[in-house]
Amino acid sequence: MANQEDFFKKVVAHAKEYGFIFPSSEIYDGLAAVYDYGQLGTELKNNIKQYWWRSMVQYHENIVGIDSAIFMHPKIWKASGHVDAFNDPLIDNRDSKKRYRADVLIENHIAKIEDKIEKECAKAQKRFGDAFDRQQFVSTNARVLEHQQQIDSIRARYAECMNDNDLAGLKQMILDLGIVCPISGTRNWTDVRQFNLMFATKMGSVEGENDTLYLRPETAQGIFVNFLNVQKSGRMKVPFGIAQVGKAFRNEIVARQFIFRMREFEQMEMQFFVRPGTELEWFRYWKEERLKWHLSLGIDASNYRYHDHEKLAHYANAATDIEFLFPFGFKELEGIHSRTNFDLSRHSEFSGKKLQYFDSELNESYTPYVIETSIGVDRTFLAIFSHALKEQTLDDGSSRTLLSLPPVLAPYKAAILPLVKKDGLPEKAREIMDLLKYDYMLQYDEKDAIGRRYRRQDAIGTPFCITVDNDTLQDNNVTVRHRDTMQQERVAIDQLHTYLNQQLKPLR
RNA sequence: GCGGAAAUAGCUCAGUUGGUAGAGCACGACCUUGCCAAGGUCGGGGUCGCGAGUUCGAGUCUCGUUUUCCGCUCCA
Repeated sequence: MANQEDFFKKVVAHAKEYGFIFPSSEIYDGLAAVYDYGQLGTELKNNIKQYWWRSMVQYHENIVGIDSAIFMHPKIWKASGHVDAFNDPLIDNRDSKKRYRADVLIENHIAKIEDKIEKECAKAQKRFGDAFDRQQFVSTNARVLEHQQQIDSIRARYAECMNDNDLAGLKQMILDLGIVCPISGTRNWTDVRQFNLMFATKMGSVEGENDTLYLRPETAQGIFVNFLNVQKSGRMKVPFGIAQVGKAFRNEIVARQFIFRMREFEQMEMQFFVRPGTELEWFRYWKEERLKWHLSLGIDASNYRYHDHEKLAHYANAATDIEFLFPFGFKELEGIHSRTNFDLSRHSEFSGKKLQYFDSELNESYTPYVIETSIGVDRTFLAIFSHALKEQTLDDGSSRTLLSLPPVLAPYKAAILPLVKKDGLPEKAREIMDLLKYDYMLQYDEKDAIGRRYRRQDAIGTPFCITVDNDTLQDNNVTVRHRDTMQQERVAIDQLHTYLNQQLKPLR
């Protein structure tokens, strides 16, 4: 474990040292859990987004992309359920200064009562031995029934409080139940407060004449509210999808683990609209399809796994995560959710607009069901980056730092290197730069020994080094050196385009 | 939010019982030269995270604070 921690620190250090990711506002001591993408990080991040966009929008005739605004009508978040669901009731204990979720405290209290029931059962079993019938015992024993009744009434009261958004009632409940702080053991509680996970801001500059807006906590709603616009203007036929890449914001209580959990992050989402009743079929389809996309990047399958949700969110009837083996363990990378027709129906209800699709094959109108695929850009970046970073020991005992990024995603596709800084080699190298730079991100480097320059490119993940030597001036061939194998081969300058295109072909 | 650890040059670190900062690498210029890092010469760069306190004097001791990492908590 210590090794993994060390390795994760190396990942963070490497990202900073080579210009991939910097702490935000660093010269002002930084801003907690906010990061900026540097010159190389931006290239890698853009390439990830482009790779996803192509696989979704370009390769599927029935998927189109949009770019909706971050600001949206406040009612959208009521309709989506975020205003309610993103509000956790929190309560602090004044003595221990510990903060708890009120619902968790109540659940723990219920668990204690359930323990009591278990104890009664255990006692009875001891007494009756094989003759013990649990079902019978639980439904007749006076003490157990009393406990069960207690639990039911707590649950009912809790549901009522949450329904009415009655925070004072919730606090009273905690007091009445005699719940004590597990740390201090006291009942010195503060009032219950809502902690809203959505960032709020104001639109309009005149005080009193402005509305509270939320920064979107997910990009999905921008797709749902544009469902009809896209369907009609694009003449889309179910099943079809709408894709979007963009920033989302969540005011997490604790944001941590580098760029894994940030308050400002970027999502790549696709909502796929299908006929009611076919949604689970499509759910399975996208579940497999999305894993294939990840595997197409060439990272070993053992680094991925599915995690099916047992507890489903309010809008879903099936959900799974694709988890990745990060340096700190398997964690969610992408979610695939069957969102039913929840979102479209709710928006229809709240907006008063009919959000339906007329299916001419079935000759009927319906509210489409939705399969969502939602993947974090930053998490994908971290997965690919941390997996690519390796410290290699070579045959001769020396070592090198290697960033074996998938070539399609690498910030620079090739480095152009004159073997020496004389004899007209730099000039020849510049010619090759000009020949290729409109098609590929390239880096030119003539400083230091050639071996050192190769190592520099290894550390930033450049898949190819194109070296110009004295022979090049005679035969117009260059040496192409491969990052991962360190193998070299001669390639004619006029064949470089074809050669690179072949090597950089997006994996399918 | 609570607890633990850390913070000195771009990076990795040293800094002796408190006496006003050093190394290697990196970086820049020039020379030499070349197919897998670490040739030569010269040079730039740090108010030791920040703020107080103790002291004649603080990188070093004390307190506070910020940021990062780890654990708990949180993560519709």
